[in-house]
Amino acid sequence: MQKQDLKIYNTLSRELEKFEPIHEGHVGMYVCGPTVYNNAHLGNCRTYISFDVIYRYLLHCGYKVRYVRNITDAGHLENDADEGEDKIGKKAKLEQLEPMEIVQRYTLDFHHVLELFNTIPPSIEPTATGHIIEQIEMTKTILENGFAYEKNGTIYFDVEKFSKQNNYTILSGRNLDELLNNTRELGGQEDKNGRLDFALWIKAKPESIMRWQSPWGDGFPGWHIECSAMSSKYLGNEFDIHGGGMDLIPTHHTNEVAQNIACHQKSPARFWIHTNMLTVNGQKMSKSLGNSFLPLELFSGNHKLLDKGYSPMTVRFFMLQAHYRSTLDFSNEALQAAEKGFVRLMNTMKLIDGLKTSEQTTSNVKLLTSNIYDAMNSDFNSPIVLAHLFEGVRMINAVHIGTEKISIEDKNSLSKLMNDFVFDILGLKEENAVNTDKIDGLMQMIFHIRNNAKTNKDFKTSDEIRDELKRLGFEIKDGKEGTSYTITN
RNA sequence: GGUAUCGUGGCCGAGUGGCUAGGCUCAGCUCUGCAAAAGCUGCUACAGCAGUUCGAAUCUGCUCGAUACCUCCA
Repeated sequence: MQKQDLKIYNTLSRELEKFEPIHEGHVGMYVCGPTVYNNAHLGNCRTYISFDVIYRYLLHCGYKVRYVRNITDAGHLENDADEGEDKIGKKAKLEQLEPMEIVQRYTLDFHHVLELFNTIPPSIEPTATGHIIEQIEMTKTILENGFAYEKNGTIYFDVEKFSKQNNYTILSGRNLDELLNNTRELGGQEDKNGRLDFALWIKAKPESIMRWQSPWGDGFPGWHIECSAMSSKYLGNEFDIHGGGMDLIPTHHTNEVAQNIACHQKSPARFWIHTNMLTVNGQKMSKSLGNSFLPLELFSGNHKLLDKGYSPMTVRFFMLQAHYRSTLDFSNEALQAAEKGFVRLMNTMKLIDGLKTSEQTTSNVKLLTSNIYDAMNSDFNSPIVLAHLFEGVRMINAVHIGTEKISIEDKNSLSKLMNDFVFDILGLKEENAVNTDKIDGLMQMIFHIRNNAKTNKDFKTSDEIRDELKRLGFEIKDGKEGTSYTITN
């Protein structure tokens, strides 16, 4: 395995760093999950797909990985003034539902969508409401350590005090003074001592239904404390990887680091990995801009910006064609290109087992293998991995039509390489895999009839069969070795 | 306004100081009854200006443009 060569871009250092786990053979990874007050949109999915590939690769490298991804089901406010309404509570009121009904609905949706994208579920998926005690305990410790203060039943983190002894902006690289002196008007922060202070615990308004008892009265936890509490509970005070979307860096992750240091005197994670945004016409996909896509709209094509639907694996492939730290622009054209590329890759994968082997080999499988591992070890560079996988595609097709040769050893290693990367690591899968022995037998029978027609030069009949099958979703190819078919959408 | 990041061929997207990434599209060819698939060939780009260098898309500076964050967002 190549794990000793893995390099990861660390937001902390802004450089590629050699990855070595704290505990030999084990990796602890925490990824910020969704706030379940709405359907996950495609931009959200990109992040989880990126981390899915990272998770899969770490597993492939032989690490025992504990992958923790939370569900935020309380505490995430409408704005960061710590006076806003809890997102879930608000949605619950709007829809006249219990908060936990909202949580349940969108948690199920989230799981469903990620399953369609063929992501592997995390090892632990803790919820904020399931860890109220831990969050209260952590808040207490931060208070005891002198980095927080109480105002009318709300506990605020004292950023100014913290930053005297620590680098508060270590993740964002921002200039603290500039942040403090930022004159932008922000409402609703009368209770805070400093404009950067944020709430660890928030006093519940009388009408609020999201409330728990605490030493400071009824309230609910702040958004940032949950991740600190849950990551340290399940991964320890210091673990290997912490990830999330780039937009979490300046606030959520910055505050998380501060909380952990204020509580445990330790920065939580060695490596911070951040994924970039999905854009539409160059703009970040977000609900507020009204340019977001729901996965199901994309699959069905039921969206005003789409010509047609695209399958989950097409979308996954499309996303893997960009590096996780680059923005990726979303368009019909790009998706169509991805669809064709994906189908080509899948069709070629089916040829591997049947390749004829020879004494000699003209295929440099060793070079291909090291190229692919090098790309993956270089900060999980999936676009380069794909580029090399297509070199494998070319190789397989060339052997298939006989212009190149392959030895049995090379065939076996090529097969393992392609299967490992395409299916296990990139997490792609064959989508129309409904062809069973029965369908296969049926198709062979039809081919037999059609070949008879062809032999009799009755091309009208043979073309009719081909056209009709195509309409039904079976694409026919007349090769030298006989007729084959693929199932299309 | 402040702070960052980025600007690559028809489209999407990698990238190292010097040796045309890759996918899709397009044109031609091979194969085929015709298709499809596959293979081969062609299309050699790097915002602009200046500098460093034997040599820069890759380093430096400036200009222009875009985006992100500073306010909920993966």
